[in-house]
Amino acid sequence: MAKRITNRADDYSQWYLDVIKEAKLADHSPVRGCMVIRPNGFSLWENMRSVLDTMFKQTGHENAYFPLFIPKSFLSKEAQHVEGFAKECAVITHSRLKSVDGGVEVDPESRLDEELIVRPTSETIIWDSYRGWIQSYRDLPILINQWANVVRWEMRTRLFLRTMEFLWQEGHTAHATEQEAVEETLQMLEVYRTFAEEFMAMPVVTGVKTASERFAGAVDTYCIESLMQDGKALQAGTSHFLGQNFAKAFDVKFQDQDGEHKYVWATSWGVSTRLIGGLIMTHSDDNGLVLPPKLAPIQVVIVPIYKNEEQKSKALYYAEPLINELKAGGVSVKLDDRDNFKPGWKFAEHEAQGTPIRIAIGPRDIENGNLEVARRDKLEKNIIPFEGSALYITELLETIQTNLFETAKKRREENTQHANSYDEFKVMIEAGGFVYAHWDGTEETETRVKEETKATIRCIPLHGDETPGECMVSGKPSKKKVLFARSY
RNA sequence: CGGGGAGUAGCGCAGCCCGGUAGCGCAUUCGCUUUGGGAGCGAAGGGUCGCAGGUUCAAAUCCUGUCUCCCCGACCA
Repeated sequence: MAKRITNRADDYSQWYLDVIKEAKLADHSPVRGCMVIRPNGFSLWENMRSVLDTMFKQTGHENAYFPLFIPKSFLSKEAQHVEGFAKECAVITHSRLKSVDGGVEVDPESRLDEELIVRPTSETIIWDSYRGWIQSYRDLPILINQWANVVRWEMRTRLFLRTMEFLWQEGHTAHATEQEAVEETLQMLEVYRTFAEEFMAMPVVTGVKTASERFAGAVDTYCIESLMQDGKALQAGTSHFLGQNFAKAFDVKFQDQDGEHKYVWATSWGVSTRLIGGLIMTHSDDNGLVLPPKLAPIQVVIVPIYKNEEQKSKALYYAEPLINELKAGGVSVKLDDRDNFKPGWKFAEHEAQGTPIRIAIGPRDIENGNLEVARRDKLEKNIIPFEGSALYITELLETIQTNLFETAKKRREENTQHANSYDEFKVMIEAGGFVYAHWDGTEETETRVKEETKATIRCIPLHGDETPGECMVSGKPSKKKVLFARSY
């Protein structure tokens, strides 16, 4: 068999790129750091989007859309925010081109009076709108989400994990009280955790970011952190409690029941196409992509095996009731009846693309009243009776979903360690994986660890070991262990 | 943005050092045989050699610039 995908053990970065290429998820674009998301990748994103959108609606949110362009002056209103994003903004300075012997150039006369920023995130332009929408406590809360693209001028990019333009959703909510805003922040963190674990089958640790890792303009940044197969951590989603920072910057006040004018409390939260990178690096293997059934664009592929037209018709006829029954049960089925590829080719291709279940139907199966069922996660094949196979398939999809989560969780547990000294910590970090250790809470210690080991504090876990101790570096008191790792 | 590597047919590569009609494998098209893990034989089509300049009688090859990708670093909600 021609090996098109580099083994993970040989070159993990190359493996990641090979999987994306072979699964036809995305291409590099002519523009540095941008990607073309191909149908296979986009339908995966559509499925993720659809599930998340439903979860957002169920928690009371509405979708809206705000402009791609943000006046430069808006970005400078919140001091921390501008500091965080200033270095990675695309700036629009002109509005026209003009023809110059065969080509075009920027028309210098079209220079904009005020430059526009291509949104790196939308807090500023949204809060400018919210000022006009909010007068009284009766106008609150505002619970809005938008699906959009954003641009961040990154130095170094990787498909899905860090691209200059990416797709995401950003929720922006406004509340009358601090408590309500904090509850919203945590609620959405929980939505992300649920989505990651139950749909992506990707176990995550929920926690709070340290000050240095916090979103620019947030009071607290909560996150879900997951562990990839190469032992590096991936921040998979963030939910921010913004306090009154943006309300103050954009002068958004409301009159409360007591007649007082007060600043509004805010949150924002988002996940992006980066999740696809996380999905790839959580489950996929040396044969290609592995997708959790709940998000797979195609859950079951049926490959007929035949030597002639007669056998082909028989196979298709044999498959038809099963296809109908599966479709009726909400299963996404594809019949791969292409004549220009042999079964072996199709098997390899569907494996590379991560289809959870493959069914083969050949003359032998038809004769014996059977099916060959292969599961992508374990690369196992089984012959099962045709009778009752739809139920078997449906249950197998659930089994695969569960197995992927359990396997990923087990891997994470096997690669999670607790360090009791800095020396021990260094060895553990070098080996990869999550390392829990005591930290004195100072930025000095955090920076020193980062400089010496390249590990960062991924988060201060919300549901971890609460035992106090002594900082592994300084020996000063530590309230509880925090989570360290090298990260993407 | 610094260091290293790469860009030649849809994909993977050779050719470059030492300038002289652009090649190989896979894929594609046609024909026949095949089809239960990436089929075989025969024939055919397909490339402004990333792009832009320069040197030269002549540039894929030498020189300069530039774009993109990969790795390491710096940077990064």
